[in-house]
Amino acid sequence: MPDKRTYTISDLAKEFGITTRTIRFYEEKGLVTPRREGQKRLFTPADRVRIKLILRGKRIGMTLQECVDFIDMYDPEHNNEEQLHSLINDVKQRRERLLQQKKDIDDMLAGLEEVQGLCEASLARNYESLPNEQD
Amino acid sequence: MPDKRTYTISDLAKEFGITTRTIRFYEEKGLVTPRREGQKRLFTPADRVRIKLILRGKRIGMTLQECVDFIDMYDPEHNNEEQLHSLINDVKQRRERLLQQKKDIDDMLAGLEEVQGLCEASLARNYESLPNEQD
DNA sequence: ACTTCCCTTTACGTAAACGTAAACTTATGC
DNA sequence: GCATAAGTTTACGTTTACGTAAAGGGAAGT
Repeated sequence: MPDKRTYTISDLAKEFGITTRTIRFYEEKGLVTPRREGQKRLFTPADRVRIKLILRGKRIGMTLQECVDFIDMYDPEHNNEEQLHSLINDVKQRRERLLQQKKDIDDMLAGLEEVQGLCEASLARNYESLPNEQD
Repeated sequence: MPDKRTYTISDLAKEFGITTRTIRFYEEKGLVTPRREGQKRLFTPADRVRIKLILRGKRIGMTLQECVDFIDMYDPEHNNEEQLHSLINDVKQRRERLLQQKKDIDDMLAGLEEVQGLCEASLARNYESLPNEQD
């Protein structure tokens, strides 16, 4: 039997550290499609995963639309050959961007190492030139 | 002698594929500080580097303010011990975020591999089931 | 002198991604 | 029975990061 577990809006808000407003906004945009029990939204595990993926995308600077596009790559809306080639092309482009971003991050990490080294050296010099109990 | 080369606004705009409006906006925000020759802006190599760093930051989703904060880590406005410790702390937090982003990217890259594999398999199946000249 | 660029400032417009407030319903605890 | 908590809709507000005219200055080519 399929996973029938459901989540309320505040369940998900708490879990992901976002506001209910944010989740409603995502629904407005069609990013999630909870069903209703009366008025109240009932989210499925699939919705939960989509939110997770959206937040992951956002962490590396993707817009919501880009997040959706990315997620949609997984869904098999690609029946014919035309669409498959188009999808493969999208995948390639996306990968290029991700690799560039990874390079950017590595560069920045290297920069941070350097800064930290300078800081520690500077601190060490301070201690050196200051009197301490051993003097 | 120091590098006296200068750049016009459109030099930099062209080089980085951004508009002059963007560069003026960055000046407005204090991200670059070109001197003037009459009315015209003259950018130094240092300005050029700052723009480069800003664009790098933006590629991984940093806000302009975060870009500035990041760049400022390199500048020695940190004289006393207090500031040095604070800076080291900032460096640590920033590194954590970068590592998380790197992980996100790796996950997404893995996802793309998967999608591409499925696409190619699907295409192969299509060719298999279609008649060709060899038949 | 006239056009053509490239540069300038001022200023209103815009898309994205929510925040925030108001006004209301529904279930739960005491 | 009434408050409290969690849910709802509607709608205007906000920040960021520029876009997009409007209106003009200054040098260079013909």
